[in-house]
Amino acid sequence: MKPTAKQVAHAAGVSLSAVSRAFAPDGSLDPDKKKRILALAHAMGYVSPARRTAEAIARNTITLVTGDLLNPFYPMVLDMLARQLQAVGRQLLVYALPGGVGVDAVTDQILAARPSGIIVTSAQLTSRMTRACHQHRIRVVLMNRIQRDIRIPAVTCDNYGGGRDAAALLLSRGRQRIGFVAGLADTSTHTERARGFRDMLNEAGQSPYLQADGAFSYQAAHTAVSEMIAGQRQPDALFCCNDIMALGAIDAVKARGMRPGEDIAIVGFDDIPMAAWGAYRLSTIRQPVETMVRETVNLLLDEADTPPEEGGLRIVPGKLIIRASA
Amino acid sequence: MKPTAKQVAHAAGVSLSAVSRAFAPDGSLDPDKKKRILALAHAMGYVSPARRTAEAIARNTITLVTGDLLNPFYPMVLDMLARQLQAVGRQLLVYALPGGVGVDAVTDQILAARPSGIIVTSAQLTSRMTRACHQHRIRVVLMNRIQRDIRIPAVTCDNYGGGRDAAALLLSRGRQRIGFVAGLADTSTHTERARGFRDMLNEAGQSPYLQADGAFSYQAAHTAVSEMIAGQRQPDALFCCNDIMALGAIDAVKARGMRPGEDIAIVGFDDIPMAAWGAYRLSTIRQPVETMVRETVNLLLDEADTPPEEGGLRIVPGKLIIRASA
DNA sequence: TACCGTGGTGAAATTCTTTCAAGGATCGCG
DNA sequence: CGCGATCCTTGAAAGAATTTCACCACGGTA
Repeated sequence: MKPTAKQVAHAAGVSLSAVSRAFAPDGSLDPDKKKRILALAHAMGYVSPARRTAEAIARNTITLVTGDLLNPFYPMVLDMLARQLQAVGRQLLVYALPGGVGVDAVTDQILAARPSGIIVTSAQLTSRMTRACHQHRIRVVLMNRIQRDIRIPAVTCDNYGGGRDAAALLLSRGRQRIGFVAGLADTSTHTERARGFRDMLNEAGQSPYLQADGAFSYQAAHTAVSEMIAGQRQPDALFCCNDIMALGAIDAVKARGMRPGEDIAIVGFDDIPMAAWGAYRLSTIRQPVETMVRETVNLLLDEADTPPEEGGLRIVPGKLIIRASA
Repeated sequence: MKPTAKQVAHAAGVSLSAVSRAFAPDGSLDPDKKKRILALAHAMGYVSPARRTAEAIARNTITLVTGDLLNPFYPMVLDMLARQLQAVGRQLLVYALPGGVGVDAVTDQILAARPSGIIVTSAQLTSRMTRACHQHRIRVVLMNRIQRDIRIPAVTCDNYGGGRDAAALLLSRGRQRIGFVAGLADTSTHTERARGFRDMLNEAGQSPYLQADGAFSYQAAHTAVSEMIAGQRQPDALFCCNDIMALGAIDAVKARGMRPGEDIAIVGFDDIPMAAWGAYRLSTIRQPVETMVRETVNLLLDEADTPPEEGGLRIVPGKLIIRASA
């Protein structure tokens, strides 16, 4: 049976009032005693009624942990997510992490809100957070990310396949010196796309001609590609790990007086709105954002407790969009 | 003195249990009676304890109502806001409204969460919502928006001054046939910028040469400007009501084989990241996002209850950024 | 030493929720 | 039409948690 405050009080050898005060935010109580009571209550599985209602309220909020809202791909996701959750009456809490910050920095803040689910599109999950979420029965879904070291459901585009498609497109255009503009090495979006790209190239008897480090940002990619094409070895094509980097690459190529799509073919990944803009006309792999968000929401809200090993990983295919840049 | 459930029960002529059940989410109670009790309780100023704790929990969340996350200006705001709120331990709830939808559609959902404050960057506020918020002591701040019909604190860039600056820049470049690319007529960002632009032109003895309807979107602006410059009357400059429209205009101009900044000078408004990109080099009025967000947060969190008439309106100046397009 | 003021504490009062059992309505079935 | 069976509603009463109150111990101060 559900333990009551009285039982906790008895077990701790204090009065009922003391237990009540231990859970009140401004209860006047000896700190040591308070800590002891809280620990005991936790061990006995007692939850204060205030906490219970709090959890009931929070039950319909979903927390999104994202970084890098300046990459237009994430606003697309956020927009879609907000609409879909709104439609089913859920609330959306947003955490934007400054670049390079791990989730751990805000783990406590996030958990304090007791959301019913968490979507992580950026930052590395730590096993500490995973454990805490499991303990509180908070579902976590990785989106646009995979983490091999932790068993968590994840929804992602077929990054490996997309990498292959991109390489295949460039090969089909007869390109011989295909370079690669890298994102951040510790992300699955980077590693998978890179792997697919590399594999396809290898199968065609080629290998990446050059590599530049674009750090998933326009500026870094612009700089890196500028330096690359100012060097001795000239690539005749570039696969950029995402679209903003591809746009930076295109501008760098143009700035040097070369023509994207002719002198240097360029392929991106994501299909952000700007990829279709007249100045770029970027060929890219479109991520099916709506489908991905829907899958994520399903995983999160599914009433049935899907066993983690089964509902593990959903990979949705991307789609090659051919415009002028390759 | 604070009314108790017993008093409400007595006043309503029902038992204490009935009152308790009226507030429970799944209380079995005659709907009519429930409504009567709730109305009476409200009139007497009674709040159920569950509701009280709920309010205490929600006290540290701020709701952002935004539209159009596909205009990169809003992700900038969102990003900044998320960081600033995170830093002070507040939560950020996000509502993204589909274009054209009024707040009323989600008013109930928003109010149900009982945030301590609401920031509205899009959509028209209705007096109904304003009244409801006032009643629940939820602060509302308009950001990047002004509404003359409702007395609410607002933070906005000096849109009028920015419009003047844009016009002044184009005039100083010796332009004679200055066109205007409009946003949406029912927004203060549009009307204020347009007014400033017009006033400045008039003072120089000119008036807008042509007008196109860009609806604050890249696509619409691209189409509208394409049509405009395909017509008989050729503008030699364009002031676009925001940056994405300006980028659409630039691409339209280029597509017709003309050179932005030379054949047609173009000025935007916002200074979104893409404005600095190599393909555009857009001259624009920069909105000081960080300052605006800080002001907004201050208004929202300020402990002292600033009288609404005094703390009314904060207008922060924009800054003219000159690049290649004008 | 006497005299506050402060903060911790349990008993008891208060307040709210939940259970329980008693009607009363509705519905299916003979 | 009659007869249960079932479900919903409801107040009384029991139970749970919070808050008040009085008390006590412990400084600091005159």
